[in-house]
Formats: sequence, C-alpha cells, structure tokens
Amino acid sequence: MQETTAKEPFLAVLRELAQAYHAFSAYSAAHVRQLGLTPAQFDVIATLGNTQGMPLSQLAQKTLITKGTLTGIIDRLEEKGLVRREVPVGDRRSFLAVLTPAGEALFAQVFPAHIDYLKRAFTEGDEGELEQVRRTLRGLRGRFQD
Amino acid sequence: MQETTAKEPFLAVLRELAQAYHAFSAYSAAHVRQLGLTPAQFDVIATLGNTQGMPLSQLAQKTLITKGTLTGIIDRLEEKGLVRREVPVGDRRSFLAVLTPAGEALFAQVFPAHIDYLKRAFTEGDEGELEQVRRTLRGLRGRFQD
DNA sequence: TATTGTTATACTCTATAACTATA
DNA sequence: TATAGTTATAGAGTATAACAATA
Repeated sequence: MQETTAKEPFLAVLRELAQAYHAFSAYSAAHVRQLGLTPAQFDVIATLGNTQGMPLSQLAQKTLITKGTLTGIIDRLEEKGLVRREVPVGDRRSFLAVLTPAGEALFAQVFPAHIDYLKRAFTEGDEGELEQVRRTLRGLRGRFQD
Repeated sequence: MQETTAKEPFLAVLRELAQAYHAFSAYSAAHVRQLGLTPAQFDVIATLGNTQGMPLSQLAQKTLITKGTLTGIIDRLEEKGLVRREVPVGDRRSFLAVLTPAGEALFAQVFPAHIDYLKRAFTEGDEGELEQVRRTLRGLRGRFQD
C-alpha cells in the first residue's frame, strides 16, 4: 500500500486514508494523553458520557473495541474510579458500564475541551463541504463492510 | 467522538474517518494474517518490495512506524528470514533494511494477491471519483499535520 | 443451545527516554 | 553537537479459545 501508481488509483486512496487517519490519531492522542488516559480509555469515557450506561456488548460495538480488550479497559477505568459495572435487571449475564460521579466530572471537564481542541483543525467555516467529506468517507467505509 | 450532532459537523467527519479506516484495516488485516504476517510486518515487506532496500529511518517515515517499534518488527522479520540488515558504505551509524531472496519471493507472491483482494472492494469503474476521494482525504490529513 | 462476559496464553505494537556509536 | 538505531520500561491492544453463568 506504499507506492502510488497511476495504474491503481484505489491504492492511492487507501494510502491517503491511512495517512489521514494516522494524522488525526496522532493529533487527538497527543491531547488525550495529557489527561492521563489512553485513546481507548478516552473513547469509552466519551461514549458513556451523557448516557445511563450501556451493556459492554453495545459499548464494544460503538467503540470498535473487541470484547476481550474491553474487559481490560473497563478494569483499568474501574481502578481509576471512573467507571463501574452495574448488573441490569432482567439479564444477569451482562453488565452495564456506567460512569461514576468522578467519571462524569471528568467527562464534563475534558470532553468539551477535547472537542475544542479537535475543532482547531477546522477553522474555516466550510459547512456544506464537511457534509460532502462525511458522505465520501461513508461511501468508502461501505466498500469494506457492507 | 461518538455522538453526531448537527451542531458539530466536523465530529461526524472524524467519526466517519475512524470508521472508514477501521473497516479498511479489518478487511485488509484479515487477509494479511492468513499469510502469517502482522499488518505492520506486511507494511514493511510491501514497502521494501521492488527497492534496493532503504535506511530504517526512511522505512519508518514511509510506514508511519516509530523507530523504536521498527527495531522490533525488523528483528522478527529477520528471524523469519525475510529481511536482513545491511551496513551501507559511507555511514556506519545506519542500516539498510533489505529483503532477502525469501522476502522477495514472498513479496512477489503475496503483494499482487493482496492488491487484488483490496481491489475487490472497488469493483465499479469509478476512476475520476477515486481521484476526488483521494483529494478529499489529502485535505483532511492536511488539517492535522500541516 | 445460545449469549455475555471473563480468563488465559502468547504476541505485537506503542510511547518515551536514555544510551551507544558514528558523523 | 547531531544523527541512526538500540534498549529499557511500562502499558496497551490483538487473536484465539476455553470457560462460567445465565437465558
């Protein structure tokens, strides 16, 4: 996926996709780590924010983290006192992952700050253009998973 | 980066970027692992293919892998007999990473197959569209690193 | 039997920084 | 001093499969 050739335009697209994602990741992670969280941990906090909690299965779906890995991430967030497991009524096979008060406080404090940080990369007011970019990416994703 | 709000269209874009990349990664990695390589190892093999080898520093740049990690990856590829380190004339601080004959054979065998595999996601003949997608991604990347 | 999540194993990759050898 | 790469440390994510509890 390294050499861009005129013969394989789709390779150039994939390389750009990887590089765009990498650039975004590095940009975002630099900020997240200052908060003492890994990107995956931040993702979980951000996903649980403003919810009543959700089953680990649903959390795994939303964060794109596999269930085995998620167990470890939730463990570490529990150690930090940011998340707790709650047994939902009606199905004792599962747990809800829920933000603790400390987790909610952290979310309220750092999530908007992170959004602002990300937003700095989008200074110009290109509204309709963003919608077009979003559609383009949606289409690209669809090629690999539909 | 989970909830898409009309108020923050750029968040929707970033979420799509993450999901598009994730979908592509999963699609590609499923094939790569069948070859007994990790995605990072495949990336190195693919980058070294059809070259005379290159300094680890350059390889790190191209693959987006940091130099510390690259040391370990090259070590494992050396153990597999696919890559060797070569001391270039004129600068004994560095090494060239070079495919061994076995590495070249593997490259010749699996690289085109992988390209074909990836290509299956791009069945329609949308030539000019791909160029547009590439430009869109290039622009998105630029927001985070320029 | 199927589902949810945990555990175990064994690797692989990551970031960071200190370190060695060479330039 | 600066550069190329290695090493050390510590943590985090991956795949896979077996497992327990519940449905």
